[in-house]
Amino acid sequence: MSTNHQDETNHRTRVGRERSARTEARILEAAMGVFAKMGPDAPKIDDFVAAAGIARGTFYNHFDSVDALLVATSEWTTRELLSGIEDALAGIEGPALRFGVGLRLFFARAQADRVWSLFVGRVWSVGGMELPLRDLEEGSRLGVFRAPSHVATRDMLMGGVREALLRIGNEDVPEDYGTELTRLCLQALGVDARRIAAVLRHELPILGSKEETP
Amino acid sequence: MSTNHQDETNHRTRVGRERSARTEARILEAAMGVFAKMGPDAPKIDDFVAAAGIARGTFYNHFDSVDALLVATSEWTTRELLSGIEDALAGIEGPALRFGVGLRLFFARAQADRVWSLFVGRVWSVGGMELPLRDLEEGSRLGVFRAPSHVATRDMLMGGVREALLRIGNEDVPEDYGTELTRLCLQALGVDARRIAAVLRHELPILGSKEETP
Amino acid sequence: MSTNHQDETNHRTRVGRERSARTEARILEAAMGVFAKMGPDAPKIDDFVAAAGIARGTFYNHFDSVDALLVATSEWTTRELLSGIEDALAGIEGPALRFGVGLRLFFARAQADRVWSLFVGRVWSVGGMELPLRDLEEGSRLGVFRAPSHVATRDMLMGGVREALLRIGNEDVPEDYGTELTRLCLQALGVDARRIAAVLRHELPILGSKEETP
Amino acid sequence: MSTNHQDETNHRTRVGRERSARTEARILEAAMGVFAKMGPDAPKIDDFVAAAGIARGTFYNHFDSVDALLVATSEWTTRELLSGIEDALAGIEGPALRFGVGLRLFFARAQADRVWSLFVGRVWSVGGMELPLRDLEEGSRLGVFRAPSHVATRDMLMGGVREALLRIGNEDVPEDYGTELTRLCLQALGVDARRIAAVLRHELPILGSKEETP
DNA sequence: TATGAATGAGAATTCATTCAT
DNA sequence: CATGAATGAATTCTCATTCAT
Repeated sequence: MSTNHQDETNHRTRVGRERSARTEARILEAAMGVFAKMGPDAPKIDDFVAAAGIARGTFYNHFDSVDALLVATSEWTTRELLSGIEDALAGIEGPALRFGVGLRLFFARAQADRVWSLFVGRVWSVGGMELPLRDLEEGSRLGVFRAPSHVATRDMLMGGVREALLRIGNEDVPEDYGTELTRLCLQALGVDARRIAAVLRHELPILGSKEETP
Repeated sequence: MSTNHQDETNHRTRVGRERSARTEARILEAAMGVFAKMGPDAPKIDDFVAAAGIARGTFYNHFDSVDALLVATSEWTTRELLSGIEDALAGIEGPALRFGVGLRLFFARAQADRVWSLFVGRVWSVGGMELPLRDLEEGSRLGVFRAPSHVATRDMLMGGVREALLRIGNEDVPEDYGTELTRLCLQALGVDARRIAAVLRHELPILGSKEETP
Repeated sequence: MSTNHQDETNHRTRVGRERSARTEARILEAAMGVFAKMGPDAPKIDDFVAAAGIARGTFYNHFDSVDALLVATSEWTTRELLSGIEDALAGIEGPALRFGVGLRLFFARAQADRVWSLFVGRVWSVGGMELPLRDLEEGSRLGVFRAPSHVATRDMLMGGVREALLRIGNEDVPEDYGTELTRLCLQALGVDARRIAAVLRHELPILGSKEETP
Repeated sequence: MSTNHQDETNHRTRVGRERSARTEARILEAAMGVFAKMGPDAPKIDDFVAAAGIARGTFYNHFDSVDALLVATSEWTTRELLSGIEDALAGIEGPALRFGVGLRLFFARAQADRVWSLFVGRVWSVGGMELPLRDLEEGSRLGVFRAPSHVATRDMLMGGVREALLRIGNEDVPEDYGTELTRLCLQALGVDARRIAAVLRHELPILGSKEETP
C-alpha cells in the first residue's frame, strides 16, 4: 500500500466533497424544473427527491427546507446571467441601446432554455432579479424615454417581461418573439420608431457564460 | 286550514336555499381575501374556514376542494365586471378610445377594492378573464395600433396589467396610477401621443354594478 | 265549518300517525336492501336516507342509530315467517317430516324474495332466528336423526342454510335449489334415503302471510 | 479498502428491506387478530396501528387502505396451508378418504389457532380459499358421494365449515369437534356409515409447515 | 313530522423530518 | 455523505347528530 493515513483521509475528503457538489447540482437542476412546473408553493420534498433521483434523507444533507431550496435555486439560475449581460453591454452607449440590447440578450437566454424561462417567470419575485434602473433613469433624464410615473413604468415593463417568460416556457414561440417583445417595451417607454429600429438592428454581443452555469 | 303539505315543503326548501346561498357568499368573500394574501397553492382549508367563520364540515357542504373554491371564487369575482365594462362602453366608438377607457374603468375598480385587485392579479390565469380582443384587432386593422406580433402584444399588455394589479393590491398607489398605466399600455400599442391624451381626458362612464356584486 | 276543535285534532293526529307509519315502512324496506348489499357494518346513515328517499333528519325521527335500525329491520323481516311456518306445520307429525317441510317452506320464501334472502343470510346472527330445536331433539331421541354432537350438528345445518341464503340472494338458482339443499341437510342428519324421498315429496302447505308482511 | 460504494449501497438496501419485511409481518399478524375480532368492515386504521404497535404513517408505508390490508392478510394466512394439506395427502387414495382426512387436517389447524380460525371464518369470501373440487367430482363420478346438485353441495359444505370455524374461533370446543364436523360433511355427501368410520379412524398425516407461516 | 344546512368530533391521509445503517 | 424506513404532527375529509323552520 502506497498511501499513508494522511493521504487516505485527504482522498476521502476530496472525493466526498466532489460527490457532494455533484449531488447538490443535481438537486438544483431538478428543482428548477419542479418549481417551473409547479410554482413555488405546491411542490413537496418528494417532488424534488423524485426528480433528482436521490433519497429523501439526502435532501436534508443539502437544504433545510423547500424555501431554502427555492432561494438557492433562484440564486443558482441567475447567478451569472445578469453580470454576464452587464459585461456584454460594456462597450455600448446610450440608454435605449443598452436597455434594448440587454433585453434581447435576456430573451435569447430564455428562448434557449424554456425550463429556465418558466422558472424565472414564476418565481421572479423571489430571486432579486431587477430591471437595469440606471439605464432607465438616464433615459428619462435625457428625454429618450417618455414615460410618466417611474413606478408605473417599472410595473409595465416587469409585467410584460414576466408574461413573456411564461409564454416562452409554456409553448413554442417564433424565433423573433423576444425581439418583438423588446420592441413593445421600447414603445411603452416612448422611444421613437427610428431609434427602436436601430436598437433591434444592432448586432447582439456574445454572452460569455462562465463555467458550470445551469 | 291555510297551509297544506305542499306549501310547508316549499317554504322549508326556500328558506334552506337562502341560508345556503348566504353561507356560500360568506365563503367566497373570505376566499377572495385568503387567495389574495396567500396565492392559489399555499392556503389550507382551515384558512378559509377561519376567515369565513364557519365549521370545517360546512366548507365541504359547498366546495369539494380548495381548487374548486378557487375556480368558483374567480368566477364570482369577475362575473359582472367585464360585462359591466362592456355595457359602459356601449356608446363609445373607436378602438383606442374603447380600449383605453375600458382599461381606466378596470383600474378604477381595482383601486377601489385592493383585495379584489390582489386576488385578480394573483389568480388571473385561472379565471378566464381576457383582454378585449375585438378592439385590439380592429385597432390593428385600422392602423391605430402599431404593434407587431399579436401574441407578443397580448403578453405585454396582460403582463403589465397583472403587475399593476399586484402593485395596487400590495401598496398605496397615487390616484392617477391606473391612468398612467393605461398611458403606458397605449404607448406600447403605438398609439400616437395626441390620441393618447384624448383617451385619458375622456370622461369616465359610470360602471353600473348590479345587485350582489362582491 | 262543520268540524270542531276535537275533530280536527283527532284528524291531524290520525293523519300524522299514518304518515309516520308509512315513512317507517319505507325506511325498513330500504334498509333491508341496503343491509343486504353492504352488510351490517359498512352502510352509513346516508345510504339509508338515499335509498328511502327521505331527509337526513327524518331518519332520526324513527331510529336512533344504524344499529337500532338493523335490529328493527331484522325483526321486521322475520316477524311472521317463523310463526307462519310453525302454523303451516300444525298438522304434520314426525321430526324429519316437520323439519324437512319447514326447511322447504323457508327456502321457498327465500327464493321468492332474493333481497330478503341476502339480508337474512348476511345478518342472521343479529336477528334471533333459530333452528327448530324441538324437532331436532326429538329426532335424535327417536333415532331418526343419526347425528353426533348437538353443537356440531347445529353448526353444520346453520352454516349450510346461511350459505344457501347468500347463494340465492346473489345469483339465479334453479327452482329446485331449496329442495336439494333440504336433501343435503337431511342427509347430514343421517336420515335414511327412503324417508328423505318421502319428505321431499310431501305436499308443501300454504304459508299464510298476514297483512303487511315485507 | 474492503468496502466500495457499491457494497455500501447494497448493504443499506438489504438492511432496509429486512426491516421493512419485519414491520410488514407485524402488521399482518396484528391484522389477522383485528379482522378476526371485528370483521372486515368495522375496524379503523387505528385499530391496526395500535395492535401492531406502529405509527400511523408506517401503516401507509405498507398498505394503501384497510381493504388492501384485508386482501394481503387473507393471502398471508392461507398461503401455505392449502398446499401443505395437498402435500400431506400425497400418498392417500380415494376421494372420501382424501376429502375427509383433508378436512380433519384443516380443522386441526383451526383448533390449534383460534384467531386464525375466526379470521378465516369471517373473511373466507375474500381470500380465495376453495374446496378440493377434484376430490368432490371424482367422488360423485365413482358413486362414493351421493349428492345432488353440485352447487347445493358446495354451499352446504362451505357453509358448514365456515360456521364451524366461527364456532372454534369464538368458544372452546371439545377436542373431537373437528372430527364430528367432518363426519357431518361426509354424511351430507351421502357416504355410507362404514366408510365414514374408516375415514375418521385413519391416521392423521403430519402437516409440514414451512418457514415463516403465520 | 319532515326538511336539510350547519356542526365538529373522529377517521383517513399526507408529508416534513429523524435516524440507524 | 447517502439511504430509506419509521415517525407523528398537520391536514384533509367523512359522517353522525342537531336544530331552526
